Amino acid sequence: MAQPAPAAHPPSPTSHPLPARGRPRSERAHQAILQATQELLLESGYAGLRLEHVAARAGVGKATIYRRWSSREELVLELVSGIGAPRPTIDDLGDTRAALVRAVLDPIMTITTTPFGPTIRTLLSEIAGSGGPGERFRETVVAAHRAAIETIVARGVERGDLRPDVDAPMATEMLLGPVFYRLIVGGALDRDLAERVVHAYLAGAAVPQTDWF
Amino acid sequence: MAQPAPAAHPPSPTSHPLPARGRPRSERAHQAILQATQELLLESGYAGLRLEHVAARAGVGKATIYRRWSSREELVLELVSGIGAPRPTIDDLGDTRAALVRAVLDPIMTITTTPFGPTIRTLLSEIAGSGGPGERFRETVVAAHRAAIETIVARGVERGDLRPDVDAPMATEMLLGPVFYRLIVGGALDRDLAERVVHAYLAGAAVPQTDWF
DNA sequence: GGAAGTATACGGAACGGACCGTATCCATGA
DNA sequence: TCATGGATACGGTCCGTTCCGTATACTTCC
Repeated sequence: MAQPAPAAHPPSPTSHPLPARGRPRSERAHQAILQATQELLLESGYAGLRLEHVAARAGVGKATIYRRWSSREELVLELVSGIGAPRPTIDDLGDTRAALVRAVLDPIMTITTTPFGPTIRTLLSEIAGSGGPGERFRETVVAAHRAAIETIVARGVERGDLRPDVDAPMATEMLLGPVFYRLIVGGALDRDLAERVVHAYLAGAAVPQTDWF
Repeated sequence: MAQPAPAAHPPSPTSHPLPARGRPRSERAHQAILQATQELLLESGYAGLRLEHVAARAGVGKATIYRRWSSREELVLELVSGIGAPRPTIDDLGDTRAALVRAVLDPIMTITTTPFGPTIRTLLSEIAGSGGPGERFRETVVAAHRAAIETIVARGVERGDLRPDVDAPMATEMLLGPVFYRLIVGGALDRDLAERVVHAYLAGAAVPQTDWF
């Protein structure tokens, strides 16, 4: 992340000609707020997160938080988007199946091994909502995963591993859908899930010869 | 001191041997509360739902609400579970594909055509949480859909439409996962989605001959 | 059978507590 | 000089509880 860009209120993030009047903002306070938010999210979840606790643990005044983020929701979503997003991971292995497993496993690992997982569960409502903050999450985290999968599928078709008539836009839904399903409904999120999802996606459930016109 | 409530839930309407001392609870008030909750959920969403508004619209005191439900969350989840759940819909059509499309379409229709679609989105965090209320939702709504799908898959195998080695327990994840995915991430929830999901699930993405060992 | 008694629920109102987001204070430092 | 720092107080909102006087059932007793 490393967002030196001052948030919300000040003019443009990358606006240069600021004379920088007055005392400059403390980067230490900024990081301390994010760190405290992350810790408290893990301990209490989003619904239980109290900005006064964040301020206390960060050794900061509440006003300092509101100078940088306009609301509790803004703060938390920026944190989560930053954690869950990137993972370029588009190294092609020459093996379509292995690449797909990795693409499914990536969000699974993010969910199960980073603070992102326990946190995102408490943020699902905000993410699913049509509000601006959820929009940003979709644009960063989700778009990255969709792009990765569509790249793999396109290469798989070129390579002759996948059917030329495969419904490419549906690949993300078919492969990541089960992950979201278990995120909500419960169930193991592990490598076994990733492998079974990819296998089911590739092999299909119908008896081979009969059903395709 | 800490135990004022006799029971969070009233004696069930068909409860037998209670002597029923005192004034019985008003069924009219009960229904009015549920009705008002439903209306206000649609207008304001879960986060914006105010119990005092519910009470006012229902023509009821707040205490009357808390006599029946222990919290706002309890009230709303009971409402949502009740509506989203049943739909027996296990009429076998003799057509595995059509049955699967119907099984996928059922939750889609519930989401898009009943008041609870917009509401479920605002309740995702509570449902995903490990708390009791979410548990009840999973036991009712989700379990019903899983049972329906597993029945269809089993019959499909018997009938010879589906591969005998199909990963049956994964069928629900593969088929309903995309619905949950779009519920969170966005995207159309319609018949076209159901048909494409089922088609992808049946046909598989891999080139037919090669990949099955 | 009818009157009195008992137990609970009713609608209404107020309250305590928690929390968000804002405002104000003085000190700090580029 | 002046915006930021940490600290604290405040207004406002809303949950969940508690109390009030009233309403409605069953039970007891005449």
